[in-house]
Amino acid sequence: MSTKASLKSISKDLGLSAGTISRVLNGKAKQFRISDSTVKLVKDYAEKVGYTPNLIAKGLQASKTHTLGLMIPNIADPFFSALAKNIEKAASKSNYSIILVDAEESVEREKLQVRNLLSRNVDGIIAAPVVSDYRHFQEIVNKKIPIIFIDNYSDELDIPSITSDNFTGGYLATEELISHGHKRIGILKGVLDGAPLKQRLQGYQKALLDHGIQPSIELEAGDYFSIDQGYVGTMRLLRLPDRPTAIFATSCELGLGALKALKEMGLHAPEDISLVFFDNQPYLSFIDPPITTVGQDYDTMGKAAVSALLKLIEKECREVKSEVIPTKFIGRESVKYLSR
Amino acid sequence: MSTKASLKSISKDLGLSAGTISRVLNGKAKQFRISDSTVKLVKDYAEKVGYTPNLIAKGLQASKTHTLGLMIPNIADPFFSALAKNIEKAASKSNYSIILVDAEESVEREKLQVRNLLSRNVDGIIAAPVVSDYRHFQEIVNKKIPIIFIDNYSDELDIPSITSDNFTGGYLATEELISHGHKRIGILKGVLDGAPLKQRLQGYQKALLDHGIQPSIELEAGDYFSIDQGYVGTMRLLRLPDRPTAIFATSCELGLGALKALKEMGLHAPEDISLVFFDNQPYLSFIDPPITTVGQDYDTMGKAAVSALLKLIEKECREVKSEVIPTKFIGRESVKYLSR
DNA sequence: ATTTGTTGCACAATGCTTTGTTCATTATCA
DNA sequence: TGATAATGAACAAAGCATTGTGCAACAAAT
Repeated sequence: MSTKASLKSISKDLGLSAGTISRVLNGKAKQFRISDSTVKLVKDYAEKVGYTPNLIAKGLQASKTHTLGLMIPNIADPFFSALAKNIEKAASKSNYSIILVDAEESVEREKLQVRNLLSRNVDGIIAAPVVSDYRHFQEIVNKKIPIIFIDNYSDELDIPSITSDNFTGGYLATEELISHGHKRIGILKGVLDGAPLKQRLQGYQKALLDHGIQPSIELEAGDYFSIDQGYVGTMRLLRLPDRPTAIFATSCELGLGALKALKEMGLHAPEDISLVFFDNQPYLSFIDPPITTVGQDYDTMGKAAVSALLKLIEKECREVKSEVIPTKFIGRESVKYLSR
Repeated sequence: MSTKASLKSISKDLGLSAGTISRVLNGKAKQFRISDSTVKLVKDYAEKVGYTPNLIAKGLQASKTHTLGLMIPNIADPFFSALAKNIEKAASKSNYSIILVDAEESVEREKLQVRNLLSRNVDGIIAAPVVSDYRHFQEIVNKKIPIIFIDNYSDELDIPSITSDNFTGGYLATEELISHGHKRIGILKGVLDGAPLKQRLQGYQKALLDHGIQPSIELEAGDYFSIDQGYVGTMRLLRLPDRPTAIFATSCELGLGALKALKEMGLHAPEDISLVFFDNQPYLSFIDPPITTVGQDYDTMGKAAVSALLKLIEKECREVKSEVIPTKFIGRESVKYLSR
């Protein structure tokens, strides 16, 4: 047991060929007419020496590694770690392992990591792309490696995606504010060239228009999903001559930045200004005030991504449809009725 | 480019042997006196067909996969995802990839995942063990696979560990409360058989004793790092005849549960009760009140774990010392001076 | 002109598993 | 008894990269 048991070592110890051991251990004994006594001998011995197949060799042989690449822009972000959790869980259920790579929000690193995953012969890839440049994913498509986008998608590339219903989420968030009498509603924007923000923004604009409110560019602030941008953006909005009465933060980080700005200005939600966030991170109901938000369904997203990817890998389908996972409005206490 | 380029395919296309291609691409051309013209030919062609070495085959050959197993009890937990981030970053810097497995806080799953990692021939493992049963890690030690524990450790096993200075953290948190005049200080406990909680608890007890306060078992509540236990535990503490004036929550989840309980009881920190948390998650300064806590140094922990593991893997050292990473007191506004 | 030396690369083995094919032995039947 | 069938397993190749050894061809030296 000091050194790892292999088919070869077992075959030597038992005076049988490696092929025979392999067949026994893979339940193909009957099919190849291997005697019951041999089967028992092999199984017992394998158990005794704690044999575990060398998946590397198996992967080489089968050119199938039972490994999925998971590319995440920032695994420390609670949204992505929740996603990763559910992806790992679903993959593991089908006996796939996850190679996790973090792009650190950099397209350059993402390119490197794509190559890395390819070198490691992953059977497929789930990627939440750092936006703005998708060309390196084309290489994956060319090499016919199954790939699924999650959270984001690209119009240029023909890659199936699993995304939240960001449009409806943005719409619902804004409508909540409108229904409470708000008309001047600021929005804190995140990564500008990504689909999630674009759609949340479109939902916001559509909700305004549907209620006869003209969207105004001066009410749009921020350009990145960060606390800092939330802070800076909110500061700008608060200094507007005709200050908004409500703010829709398109991510929790932006929202935290907004809270910081409010505090510094001696303002408090929802009395002085109403807030709606996007994404339902666990602490939101413990903040003061508990934050009204739009929840994303990490579990369904993770499962859908793995399921779609495995369909492609295991050739059940040659193509797979993109899915849009519903978002859910979660009312709490950060929005007040505006008295006119 | 439709099918993946291999040394073999290149060798066939170029009429050279695979060995030659390998040597050229690994910079050993000089050493093996391969002509400059051949070198150029090979390099250009490899570039053209987008050759990436098959790390699976390489791994099989070298019995070294340049892969690290990372075992985490719950990757959706912000503490662990922050750790994972820094571990991936450090590993990636040394050209190692991470296979992420989530034990889902279950020893049974952890056992399964250990076997999984072994089958995948990882070069080493970083594990934050789900406690209470460490026997499956013995198997790793027996097989001479390098392994480092992180966050937690075991007395029984001779496995080097990277842990936070939980004792000092617990001490500092408690001392902060004592120095503000608190004498009846409740503590919300987490996973009982894990080192992190034990040491935070010991720090708490030592701080009390050092200041002439007798620890009391009735002030200890909770038995798991969860919001629920924080809530239940706080409720119990609040109903005590002689209610504590302060609570030390040994994790952020426990702290969130405490906040929920306070709110339900119509109490507010720090006026009615003072709070200190453990671990510095980003939102803590945005909660009302901003929470005084003890920060763990994820970055240093991650780097230290990878660095120690790589030393073992690359045989720079046969043994490696455990490290205790300092924790840092972070004062905010959740503790008030107790008027007597 | 023959030996020695150098140059430039090919060959083959290794690591481990899987799988198609083959072969030797024993059993069965006519 | 001799031919055929069934049995039980060995053998070898494939999948890909690495590496120690070997070999052919040509040049230089004596």
